[in-house]
Amino acid sequence: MESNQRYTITSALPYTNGPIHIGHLAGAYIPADIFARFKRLSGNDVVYICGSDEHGVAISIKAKSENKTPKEIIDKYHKTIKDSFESFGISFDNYSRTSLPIHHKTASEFFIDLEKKNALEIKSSSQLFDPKENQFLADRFVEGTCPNCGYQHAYGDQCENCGSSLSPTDLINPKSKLSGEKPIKKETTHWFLPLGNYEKFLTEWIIKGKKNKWKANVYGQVKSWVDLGLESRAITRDLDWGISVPHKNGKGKVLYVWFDAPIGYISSTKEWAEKNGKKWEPYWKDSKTKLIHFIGKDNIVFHSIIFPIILKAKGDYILPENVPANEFLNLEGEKISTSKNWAIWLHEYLIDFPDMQDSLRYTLTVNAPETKDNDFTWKDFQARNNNELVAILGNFINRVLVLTHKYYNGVVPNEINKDNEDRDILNEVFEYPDIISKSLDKFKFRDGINSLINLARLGNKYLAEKEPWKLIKQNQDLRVSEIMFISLQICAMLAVLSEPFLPKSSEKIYGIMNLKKIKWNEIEKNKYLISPNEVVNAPELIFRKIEDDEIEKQLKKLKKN
RNA sequence: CGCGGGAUAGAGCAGUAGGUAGCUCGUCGGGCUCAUAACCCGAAGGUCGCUGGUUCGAGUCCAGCUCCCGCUACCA
Repeated sequence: MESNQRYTITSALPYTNGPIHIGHLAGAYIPADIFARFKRLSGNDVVYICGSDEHGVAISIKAKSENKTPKEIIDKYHKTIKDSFESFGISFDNYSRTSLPIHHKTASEFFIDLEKKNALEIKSSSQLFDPKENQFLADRFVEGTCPNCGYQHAYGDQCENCGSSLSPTDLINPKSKLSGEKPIKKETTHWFLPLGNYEKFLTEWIIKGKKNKWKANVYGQVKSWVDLGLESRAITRDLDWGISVPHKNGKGKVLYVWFDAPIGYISSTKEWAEKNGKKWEPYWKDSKTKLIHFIGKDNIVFHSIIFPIILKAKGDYILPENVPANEFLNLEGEKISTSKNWAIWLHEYLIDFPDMQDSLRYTLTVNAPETKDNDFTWKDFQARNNNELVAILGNFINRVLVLTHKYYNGVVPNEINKDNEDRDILNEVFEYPDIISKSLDKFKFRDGINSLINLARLGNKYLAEKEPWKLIKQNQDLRVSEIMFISLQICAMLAVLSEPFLPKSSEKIYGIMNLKKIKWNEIEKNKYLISPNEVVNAPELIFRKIEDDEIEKQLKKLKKN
């Protein structure tokens, strides 16, 4: 098993104009957390970084509509989001905010440096401007009549009625969605990142270098962008909320949120390093470090094309080793939608299912949208919890501990009388760290967690076949102690291997078994995880069943919207 | 419109180099009773989105088409 490798792991920065829901968790946070925990447990040097993305036009608009300042909005949601992550055991080494001075400084340095290196273009263009709101309008904030089909509510970039692509200036009777005023055209100047200059670089690095290494959805998307030719992309905006453009002509302009957000990974690493007396540079500049971005599919272009180009242009930064983007999670057959309130919000889940974070983690992992969009249903959640976590994993541990207490008062018995089948079982059990590692190294989290449950299945089957409860009546005490000894090894292995997936439950099993923490790379064949004469605590249920009425309640709550 | 991803048993997914379709849950039948009526064994259930083509043989390759999702508001 690999160890002593340095990893910089990131999850997409959540945007602080609302709380987060299960789609976020399934897409970018749970997989990254499993990966980070797994790599730490395997003896690697890991920094897992994230933070709130707190700039951009959507936040300033939300603030206006609620009559608040942007600062009030981001403070509110930053706290909600951070608390949810903590409660779900997302093990960030640092959770930062892009509104912090350290980030403003880092992002500004990037801009200044790129500007100094002549890596940016400056272009003027005329754009639609809302005179009443005193603001330039993004395409989507202009509405008008479609010149092709006459539909009256076409957006500035596309008519949803006939599907034709538009430019805001094509619209007949354009109106600002902010004020309803007729926008005027106004000249403005912006800095652009000339993506086209990097086509060769992307071809070598991704098209040739990452074939069959990156997921099909990511690779295909990058390839199509490169094949079509890349256009320069504006990295500044005329806005008042964000990082001021550090340039003498930058008055009234801020860095475009997608320029500054990914740099947030770097600022967050710096903040972490400062707090912990470490150096941040090795995590971003040492060519041996592996940088992994966990994101949802909507972010592919930014993380596999635009941000790498920013890093490349800056120079001496490493590029992502992989960008394992997930597809989307639907809810009860329909798209998750913030505006329609069709979502399961984490902070609400925690109220309805306190201390059951792992049940949700489990469902979202075993049903993760790894290759295509998947559906989350409450019934499935209940079934997974009751039939897999409770009945297979929890139950196995419970039956072993109950028997250990019944027969031996909780003292781990001696292994004396192994037969061939026992040896086979033990060998099989000790292959699991490797089996699961291989899945996780390929970002196959579903496979990984299925293997974990399979280990518990193996244990249940072993007990069912050996029937120690019969043997004890036949006074075959030596056999019984051997069987129990092996069953306890399986329980201990489950404690160790469940940590990345089900951290809270893993801790519970560790606690009940009185086990010391065991690293994956320290597991060796023929070295038992728990030894004779150690004492385990009284059994305690690790998972609880979810009753039908709890599910009905959730369904009602959803349908109410 | 264009580009990318997806479409495999009731549900969720595997199918890596083309050779008689697999896994988990659910359903049905049996066994066990240590265990949260849990566990173990067995069975039923699929014309692999549609239409053509290549091949002795295609879920797997090629062409065309349909539907869902993303790129494009909220948003992973």
